[in-house]
Amino acid sequence: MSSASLSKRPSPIADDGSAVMFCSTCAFSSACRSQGLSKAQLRDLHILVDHIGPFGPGEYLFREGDDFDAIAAVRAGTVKTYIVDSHGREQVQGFFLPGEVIGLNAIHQARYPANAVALDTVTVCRFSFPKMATLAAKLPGLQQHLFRLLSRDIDKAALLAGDFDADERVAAFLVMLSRRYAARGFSPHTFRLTMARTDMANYLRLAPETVSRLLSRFQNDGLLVIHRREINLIRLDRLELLAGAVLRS
Amino acid sequence: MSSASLSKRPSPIADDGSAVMFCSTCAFSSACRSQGLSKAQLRDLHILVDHIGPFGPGEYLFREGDDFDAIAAVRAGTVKTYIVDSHGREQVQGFFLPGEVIGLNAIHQARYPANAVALDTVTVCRFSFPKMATLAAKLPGLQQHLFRLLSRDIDKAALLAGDFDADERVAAFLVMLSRRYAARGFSPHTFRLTMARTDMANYLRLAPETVSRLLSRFQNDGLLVIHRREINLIRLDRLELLAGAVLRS
DNA sequence: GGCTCAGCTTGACCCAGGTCATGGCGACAC
DNA sequence: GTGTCGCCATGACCTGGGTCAAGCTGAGCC
Repeated sequence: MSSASLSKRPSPIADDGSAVMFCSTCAFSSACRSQGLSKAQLRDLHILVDHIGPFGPGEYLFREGDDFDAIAAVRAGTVKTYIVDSHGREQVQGFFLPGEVIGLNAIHQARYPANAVALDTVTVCRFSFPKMATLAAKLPGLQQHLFRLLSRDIDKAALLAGDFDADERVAAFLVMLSRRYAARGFSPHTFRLTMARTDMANYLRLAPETVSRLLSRFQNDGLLVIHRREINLIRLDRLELLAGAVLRS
Repeated sequence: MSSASLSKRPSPIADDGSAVMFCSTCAFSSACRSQGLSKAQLRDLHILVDHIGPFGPGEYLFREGDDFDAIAAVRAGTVKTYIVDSHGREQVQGFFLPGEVIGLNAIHQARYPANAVALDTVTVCRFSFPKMATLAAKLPGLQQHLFRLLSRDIDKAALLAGDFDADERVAAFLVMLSRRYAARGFSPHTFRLTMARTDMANYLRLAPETVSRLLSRFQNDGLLVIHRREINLIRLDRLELLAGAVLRS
């Protein structure tokens, strides 16, 4: 289960990079596929993309302060990003599921501003950012795609910042997980929480005890069934109602 | 004091756009100036930029849901952006001072996701985003600049989301304002708060009373002197200490 | 099987900060 | 001047959720 970190390119790309183009979970590959690329452009793309991993649970993709030169799309597993503030408190910034892109907030300082750690078995597509930017100049669709990804993350980050109570936060978290899984073809009702309660609570800026209590209450109210990390959202409609203010605020 | 909104282009650009290139507060103009542009590129730039305003206090630059086709750099004044959540609660997302760029989070849905209102007399540089993107494909430096601006806003949004207490939040707000003014050549110690206490409190996810109480306490402790909206930060060092966890978390 | 340990749940208590209510102050109109 | 009105400050009280402490539960291991 050993592997290299994102920030140090481990191995040259395989001569035959064809598989890269058909990785179903790579946001960029699919974006590029739809562009009708020339042979030369395909070659460019092969050079900038690289499948790496697997990372085992607890292994780091990169650490705060590492030199940035690549973003990564998760292919399988869940990645948690977090920072440690000056008082030593950990603050979870996000969970990245298959198809989601890590490292976009590293561009402006050319360093990763957070730690990224695998929560389960994780594989990712690594994209050299400088090469990507060069290619984006040739492919307007790719440039647009990148702008959109970045722009969306600004909004996503603002969600957490809202002034919401614990009920709204937990409900919104579950609904968003559900939607993200659904978007990738998984069941929106039944899935496995890949993170510990403490991580979930930290991400939501709540105490773990509060999250536990709310999950119990939601279960008592018939909104969901949860056993350890297996969850079944019975009344997604009512959860969405609870989460309403967060989801479309 | 009447003017057009950002989302509806009010007037064709002046034939002689030379002033545009030397607007000292336009982040993009200065970024482009440093590129050593060709005559043709200069012409492109003239077409995509437009100075608009002034907007009087309370006038809207754009509203939530308006079609997006331009970002804007503030030249003078302060712009507040906010959303209204499904329960009718207002949530302030940010204050934009001269030199700062509004609208980057509108790209991904092609609509402004928030309202933008002038707090005092505001003028802005309007940049057509489609034209900007086209130009960015020709100017690697501009593309890079845009990526960096977007990336920085992701981090900025994450700041507010942290799990900080009221002291840390208020101190961090003052220190960040101070730094932003200093970066534009104003005094880091003495400036005018252009927003009401309620807006400041809403932005910080605190009650206005809490902000009032903390400003009073900071004054009693000799950290600052405040009278209505005029503020003088006496002990910036101690405020930075208080704000430490927020600022470099 | 039984031991251990990490992660989770549940209860009792407490406090930071929200809410409500009252009063002050400065700007502007007349 | 006096009246009015928005904004701000301050005190008294209340509550959501944090903290502390005590079990519980199930996975892994011998």
